[in-house]
Amino acid sequence: MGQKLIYIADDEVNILRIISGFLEKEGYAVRTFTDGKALVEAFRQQAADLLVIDIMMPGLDGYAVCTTIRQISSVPIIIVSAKDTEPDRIVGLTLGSDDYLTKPFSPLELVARVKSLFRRIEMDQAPRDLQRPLRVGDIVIDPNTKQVTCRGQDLQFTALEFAVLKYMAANRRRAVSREELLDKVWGFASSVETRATDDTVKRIRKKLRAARARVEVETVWGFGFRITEGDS
Amino acid sequence: MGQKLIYIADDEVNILRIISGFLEKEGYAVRTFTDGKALVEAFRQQAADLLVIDIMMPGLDGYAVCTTIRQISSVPIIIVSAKDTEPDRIVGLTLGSDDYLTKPFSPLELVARVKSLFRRIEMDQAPRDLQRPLRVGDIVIDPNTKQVTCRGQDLQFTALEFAVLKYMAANRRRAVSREELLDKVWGFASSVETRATDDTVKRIRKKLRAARARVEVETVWGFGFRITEGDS
DNA sequence: CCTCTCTGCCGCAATTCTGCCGCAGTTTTG
DNA sequence: CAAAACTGCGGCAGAATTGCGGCAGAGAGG
Repeated sequence: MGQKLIYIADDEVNILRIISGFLEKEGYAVRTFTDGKALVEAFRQQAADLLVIDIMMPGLDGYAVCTTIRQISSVPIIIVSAKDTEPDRIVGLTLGSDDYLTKPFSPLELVARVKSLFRRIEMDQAPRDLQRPLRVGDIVIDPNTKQVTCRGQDLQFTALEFAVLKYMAANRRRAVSREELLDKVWGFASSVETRATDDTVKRIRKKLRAARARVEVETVWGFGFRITEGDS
Repeated sequence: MGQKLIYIADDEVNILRIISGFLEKEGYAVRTFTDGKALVEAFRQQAADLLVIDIMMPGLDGYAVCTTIRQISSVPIIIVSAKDTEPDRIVGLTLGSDDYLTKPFSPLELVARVKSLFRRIEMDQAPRDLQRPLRVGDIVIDPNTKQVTCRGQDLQFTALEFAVLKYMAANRRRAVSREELLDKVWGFASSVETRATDDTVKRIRKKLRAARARVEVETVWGFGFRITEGDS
């Protein structure tokens, strides 16, 4: 995953400027919003990797934004607020945010917490790559060598094709939606269109077909894909 | 996973008692240590699900514990400390901890942050749990794969047919009116006519018949439909 | 700088889905 | 018994979705 994308919502433009300055200096891509509604709408258009949300905003307040986003995504959320009472913090954390910072806060601390969150997510997802190879039909998906083999023959998958096939294989008992694939394989903030999944699936199918593998990627019409042990 | 195990290290016994009390009340299993070395050794014996570590401790201090643990595990770590300066916080977070709380802190906030961390980990790695398939007669309606199977054979239902059949199966004990179907399956804002339900039911019947399934969609005259285990 | 691979996007054709129509058959009502 | 209301069914066509070849920008490597 390339550059991480962070959305910030705060009605104080000064704060926005300071924070985004620090975050950009760390190499993150930043988009700012002055109210919650704008952030949510932008998120629906393009998901971000992390959100920084102020509690007190005109229109949708931070709590509402948090709740709304949580219904559609597991993106990490940091709430910042001038309200520094225990109940406030607890409510914020309980609603689904990952951190709660009190204004005035040090921009460097925010940066540290952002990094900490990204590190946590990476650590959570890394161990799965060391698992034993997955088998579907007559193909073997080996996370260690990052190779897909069919009856011993290497199928020359690219990194992306491998990741998609692995995700589908790991979830072979259910259909996965295009959005889920984008979320879990491309990463939260891929700016790509939904059809990008079709492209990769297209290429996966082509290679599976060429190898005459007893594995198919079925289309679930209007939803996504499902991997099955084909009959050919 | 069953009960989560939390290790706490702090040289103040009062703190240990208070924190562990709150955490146990939340259903966590807790083990306490009065110095860092003991915690690390216990962790080597049996890994915990989360660590709460004080910075200032005799022997191994919190920073050292954090660094040591991080070399062997990605377990979530919350650092608590009486040192409340910006550099302290940043160092703590940078060394690999997931959170940094300043003493004196509210036990309830600690609990909220513990829960928040566990929630984050679950969101990151829970590949989504499977739903229980519905069985009616000799057919299986699997919401995970979005397939309807009859004695193992896939019946190739479309998304709409699937949704209608699933709804009727979920309410198999009573008849379902056309209006209810439109409301719950099509969605309240649908501008379609009532007869659209008949169309979909028509197609469902056709497929059930073709598969010789022991399931029928009965008509409730002047009202709607009901699913039954047929006698054929 | 050049080359090669990867991967997202475009556009078109093919496929699939689904609401609607009309008619015939069935049930209810008067 | 006749009329009205309702349902089953085949067929149709618009709309949405998907498959696929081709293309080009980005990035890696030499």
